[in-house]
Amino acid sequence: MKNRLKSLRAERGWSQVDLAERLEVSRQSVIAIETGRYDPSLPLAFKIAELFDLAIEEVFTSPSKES
Amino acid sequence: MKNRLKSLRAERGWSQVDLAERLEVSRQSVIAIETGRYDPSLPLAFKIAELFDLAIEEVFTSPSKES
DNA sequence: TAGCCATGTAAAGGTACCTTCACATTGATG
DNA sequence: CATCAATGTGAAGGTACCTTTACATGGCTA
Repeated sequence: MKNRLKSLRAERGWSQVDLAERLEVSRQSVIAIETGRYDPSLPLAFKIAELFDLAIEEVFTSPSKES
Repeated sequence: MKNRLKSLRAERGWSQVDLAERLEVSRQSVIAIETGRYDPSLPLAFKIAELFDLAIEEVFTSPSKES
């Protein structure tokens, strides 16, 4: 499942450590999500979307809509 | 994490089996989500929202916004 | 009453998510 | 060159998600 986390983070000039701290998760979780190793849980997806002031659908691409 | 799955399903007159088949998951998964035993994965949350033609935020309540 | 449908609990197995620790690579700066 | 920040991989442990199977309950109906 694709996501825009890496570019959203970059837009704000945040490091992975910065983002992990804001989300209150480990840096490994940030890496795993950014690199597509796995999807976040739904609660974490909410937290991510709220951090960037976006809808979940604006951060993550629905599996049914991936090219 | 709260959700409106049970009432959305009831509005359409679907049984848990009906819903499980439409979502292509087991009935146990439907029960677990409806009864709040656990949250769906993000891909399943997308599928649920799309089935009801709603945004994820309209089906599930953000943990940060629960009473 | 007997049978069916809908809902629910329980348990066990597999995979996904999240953690911590360790180590490697790259690029910028002293 | 030495060091530090940032990013990444790998492994191991715990919990969450999803599955299948089995069984229990309540409501409806023949």
